[in-house]
Amino acid sequence: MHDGDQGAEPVSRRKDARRNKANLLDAAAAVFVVQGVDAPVREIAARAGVGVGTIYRHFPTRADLIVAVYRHQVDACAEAGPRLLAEGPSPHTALERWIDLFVDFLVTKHGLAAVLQPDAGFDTLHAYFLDRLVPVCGQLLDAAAGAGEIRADIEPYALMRGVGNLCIGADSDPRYDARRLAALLVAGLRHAA
Amino acid sequence: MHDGDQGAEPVSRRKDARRNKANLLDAAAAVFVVQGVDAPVREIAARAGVGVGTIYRHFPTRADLIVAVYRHQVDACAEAGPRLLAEGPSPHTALERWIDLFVDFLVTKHGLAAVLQPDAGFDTLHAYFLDRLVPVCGQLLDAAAGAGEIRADIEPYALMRGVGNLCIGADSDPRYDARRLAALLVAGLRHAA
Amino acid sequence: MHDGDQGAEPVSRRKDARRNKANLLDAAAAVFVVQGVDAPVREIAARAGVGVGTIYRHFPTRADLIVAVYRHQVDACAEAGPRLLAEGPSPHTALERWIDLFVDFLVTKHGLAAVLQPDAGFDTLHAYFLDRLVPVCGQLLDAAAGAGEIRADIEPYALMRGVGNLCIGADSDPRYDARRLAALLVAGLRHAA
Amino acid sequence: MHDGDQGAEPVSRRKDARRNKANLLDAAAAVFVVQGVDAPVREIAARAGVGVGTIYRHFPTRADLIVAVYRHQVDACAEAGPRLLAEGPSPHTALERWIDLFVDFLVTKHGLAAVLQPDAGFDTLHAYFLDRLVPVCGQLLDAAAGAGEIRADIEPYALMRGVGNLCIGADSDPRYDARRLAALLVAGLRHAA
DNA sequence: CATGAATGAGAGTTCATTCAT
DNA sequence: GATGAATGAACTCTCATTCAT
Repeated sequence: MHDGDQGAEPVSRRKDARRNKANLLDAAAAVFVVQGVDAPVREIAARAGVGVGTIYRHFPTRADLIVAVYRHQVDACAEAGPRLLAEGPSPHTALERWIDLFVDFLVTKHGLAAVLQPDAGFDTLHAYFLDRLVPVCGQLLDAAAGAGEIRADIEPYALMRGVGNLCIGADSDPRYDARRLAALLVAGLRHAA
Repeated sequence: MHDGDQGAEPVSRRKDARRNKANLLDAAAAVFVVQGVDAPVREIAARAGVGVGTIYRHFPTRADLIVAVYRHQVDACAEAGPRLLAEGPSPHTALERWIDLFVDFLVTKHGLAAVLQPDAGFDTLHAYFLDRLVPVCGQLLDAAAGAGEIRADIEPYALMRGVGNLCIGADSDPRYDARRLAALLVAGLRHAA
Repeated sequence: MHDGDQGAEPVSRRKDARRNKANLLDAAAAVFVVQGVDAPVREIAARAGVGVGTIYRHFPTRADLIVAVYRHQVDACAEAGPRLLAEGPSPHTALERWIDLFVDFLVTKHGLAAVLQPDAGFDTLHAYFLDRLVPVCGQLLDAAAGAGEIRADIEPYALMRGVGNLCIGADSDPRYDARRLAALLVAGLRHAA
Repeated sequence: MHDGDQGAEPVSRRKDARRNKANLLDAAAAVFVVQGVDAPVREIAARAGVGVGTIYRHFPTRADLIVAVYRHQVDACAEAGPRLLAEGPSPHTALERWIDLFVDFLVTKHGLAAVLQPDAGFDTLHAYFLDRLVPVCGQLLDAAAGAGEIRADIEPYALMRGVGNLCIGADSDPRYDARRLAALLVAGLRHAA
């Protein structure tokens, strides 16, 4: 879960460095849960028992850190798309389930949804989400549209952002159930009877 | 708390005080349009030609100010509910139109949607929206449900927040159409075919 | 000595504010003497017994602060030019004496000379010096050239910068006498025998 | 102090070590040209393809590094003194030419002049310049004074520092010609007519 | 010997909020 | 009542220097 290195990046030769990176990711994850992804850099550094410089070395941008922390989960979500499609019973069902997964991910990460906005200063993060998930979402939408289950005029990007938005502030408010609303949104894609 | 200029507040007997308040509201509205509702207090004070202290006197909380600025529009939105219900061909249509109104309101006010969250430190604002709009929304939902057009298991509060969330960041991103997504959400309320 | 307000700026109505600005200038002057004009903002604030914000309010830029602190002395130097010209036995003598004045000013202000450079991030300061002193220097040079005492091909700006440079680090080194060197520079302007 | 690679230092017996050092000097020279002699250590290390630790090993102090980089040129300058004196036509002409050489050296090395100050934290550098050049300058001054061309009361150290100062910030400002001013300074040494 | 990860002091800057006048 | 000066916590980011590997 915690290497966080993208692609073929040379893994550090130093044991402590590697441990540190893992440390960092753990600490950041922990702090993010409590304080949200806007938590002060120092907080995370303190929690990880490292200096702030170390964080900046590994993750020049806050977005880089967030991406690293949640990367595996985003990837898992991306990979789930084709699988759900294969499992059936229908593309629309697959879409429903996949959106559920996405919502779960966002809601359990305190404040993550809020920084998914473009121009919120988290470009790397935004880009990563888009790169990974929009194609998958598009695939699911195409399949469902191709099967005649849903209307064909919705862009995956728009849907992702809509669902993302629905997840903002979804923790900590028992009267608000983001998963439910996301499901309604997906239901709304069906052709009118 | 802090009276918030809500309900039957004794209007100031002094002319200049009233003028000042109006000034303030105009200025705030103008600044909100450009900078969003998070604009620095000083900006608004400067625009109104008053000191920051004056703002704090009239509106102890930023939420109080926002409420005051948009009160008329919220009220108009609230009042539109029954009227649309009376007019429309059907309750569901009325609901669609009303949601449209609400979305328009939120989207045209830069950043307003984002501060509708509970626990965002804008409690007065949140409370006001709830007080005014949730009952109206509930009325529309009940009517539509009573007419057998939609499912009966959605709470007005949840729907309002969902729509509100969908409007976050809706300006400034041409690929994202909040009104469209809100419409899908409402469509999703219909009974499955 | 210490109002530091340029032109017809409305002097603060509040007593404490005025006192504060004076305070600030005194404190800054004191700190500048010890630490040089690059002293940390916090240092100055502490010395003045105010918060850092107060400094930023009054002097958005460090250069603004420096200008304010030394303004009277620059002005005095500027005003001395014509007077010396009127007094002196000859324009060249006036020039010598004036340069002396300038050198004294720079040398007694720890580190001031160094930030006179263009592109050192002290544009306001640089501009102020130029605006005030270059014309005066030009007047003296012209007079001396007109009297046939010196060569006519030296720009006042170049001379000012040269003298300014000569003053860098002139305090704290007993083996280096900036005044002397500046005098040599001026002597070098004379026509070769 | 720290040996600084000065004088008769035992040249490393190991080929790779020597190559490394040469590497370092090349890299530092290249970086100095672009970023000036205050360039971040990391920059130089990266350019040389070594770790920062290696730099610190070879050159404990930044001044040590600068000295090493420019040593040959300083030496060349030192050696030029006697030669120019021998070439004639007069000691004062030799002095002029030699100062020209020195100015050229300083000006073409971005930011070098500024760190020549004593107490700028570049003691090694300052010492090296003094050791090498002050005697040469003294020789030229003595010769010119002996020939009755110039006044006899100027210390070589003072002259060197003056010229050095004149060179500060001389690149990047077309209105300022350090060589010219240095020439004026030297001209000023002549006996008054 | 070389490496480069880690450190952490330190500087700048912003703005909500208070309170003397 | 109105004003706006003052406050200072809070945050980001940089880089010289050390030292484990």
